[in-house]
Amino acid sequence: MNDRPAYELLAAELREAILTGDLTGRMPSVRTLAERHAVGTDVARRALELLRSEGHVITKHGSGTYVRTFQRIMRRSPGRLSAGQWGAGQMIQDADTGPRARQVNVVVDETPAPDYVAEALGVALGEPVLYRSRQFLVEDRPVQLSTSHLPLDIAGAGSRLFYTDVGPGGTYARLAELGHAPVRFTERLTARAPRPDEVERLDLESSVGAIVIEITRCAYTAADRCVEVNRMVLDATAYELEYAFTA
Amino acid sequence: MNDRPAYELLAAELREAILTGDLTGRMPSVRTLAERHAVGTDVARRALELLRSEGHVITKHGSGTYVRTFQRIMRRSPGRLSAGQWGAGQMIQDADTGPRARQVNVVVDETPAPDYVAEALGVALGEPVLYRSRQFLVEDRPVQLSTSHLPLDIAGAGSRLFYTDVGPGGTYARLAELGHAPVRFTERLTARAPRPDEVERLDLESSVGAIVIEITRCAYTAADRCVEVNRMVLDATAYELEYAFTA
DNA sequence: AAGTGGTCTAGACCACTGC
DNA sequence: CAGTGGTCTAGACCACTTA
Repeated sequence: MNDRPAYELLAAELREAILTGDLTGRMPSVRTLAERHAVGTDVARRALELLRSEGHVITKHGSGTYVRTFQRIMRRSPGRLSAGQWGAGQMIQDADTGPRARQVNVVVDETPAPDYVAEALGVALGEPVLYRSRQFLVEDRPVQLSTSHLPLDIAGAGSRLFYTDVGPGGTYARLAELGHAPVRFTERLTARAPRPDEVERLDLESSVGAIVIEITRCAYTAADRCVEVNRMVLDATAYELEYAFTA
Repeated sequence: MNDRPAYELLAAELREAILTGDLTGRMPSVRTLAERHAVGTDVARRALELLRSEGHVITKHGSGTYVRTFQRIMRRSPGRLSAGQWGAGQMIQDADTGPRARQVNVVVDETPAPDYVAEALGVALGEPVLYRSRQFLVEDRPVQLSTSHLPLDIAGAGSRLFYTDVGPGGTYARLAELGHAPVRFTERLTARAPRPDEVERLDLESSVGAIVIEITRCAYTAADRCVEVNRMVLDATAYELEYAFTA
């Protein structure tokens, strides 16, 4: 009753070898696997592709496919967003990723609000809002894209929130100083295939078989106003998310 | 500079047509698309596969590929697990999915604790524990697998928790009656490609391009004991998850 | 029976890496 | 320059649905 496709069987065999530790470092090449298992090269490639979307291997174009030394980033909520974190002047991202992390390609600008931002912030579609975009690297690998929007009546042109470096404690510490401290958050998330621009910016080697987690977070003040909406796109193989809450 | 692969370009074109509403109902067949866009059938198929993993279309083997009308299920936390929910005798799943949902293939048994269960419940690896497994259908489509483990000293053989139908309010209402009401929860989640058995049980039509969200939830009592660990596997295209919390 | 999506081949070509 | 992964073809065959 082995009617499962050949690439799945091959993937299962390789997965087993990886999990038992028999396979480490560089995997056999696509062509080697194809010959050894008497299948076409595409079948061998699909088997590796499957293992990649499971997070077991990573591929480097032109170099090879490597067993992943599996250390997912644990992203904890609400711990990472507790007032103690940003109140103490920590970068919020520190709680996610530790000191291995870096922020790059920070872009700050004014843009017309896209639909989901307009809805969340309660402004008109296309009304100008503050736009902050950045990438997070861990061990020089891009693992997260973050695009944040804030209303201009709070984060005006003179504000520190317009600086590339927003200062100690991050965005939320600045919002608190301006009298708009966030007190509660909602995060909505989906998992999906990446779009082409995300493939490039997350260095994902093709969209087929890749998976991202999209998180849209809204930060609300005590007056129940949404003062920031942040959309994050995470390389799903790099993360594990934890949420803690009470009944 | 259109050096992006052909299947991505084709997918982009189709995606656009879907989002503007120009394409509804059944998509052109793989062979039609291949001929019309002067590409091989496999390229056309991969384009559709990409749209599928983005959640834009669903494929029915032998029938066709269809633009998805499926409203994503909003899974809210902690709202869905508040004491008000199960205390009032609601099924917990109701908060997720509404009355469209059904539970099928309920299996209750005693099994040796697997590694993650043993760790969470604080029992020895392989020690017998209560095992409850089920599938959730929404509009006759399987969207979630759920496998729950409980310690036998709480959920013993005589307990209502051993029944297939656990009664009004579900597992947590029974635990409360036994003096082990859960007061807090943690959920850990990852997104990944499905394993072969999950492909079959979630009716996913092949593992390539499919995405599942795996959630492992632990329920803790006031005495800080973990009394249930529940591992859920969700069809990622069917769900949107929301978590709300305070700073 | 005709049409559909899924698998698979045997090879070609390209882009990239690393010696 | 040899080896690698990624794309692509032109078709074959299979499993499945629909009528």
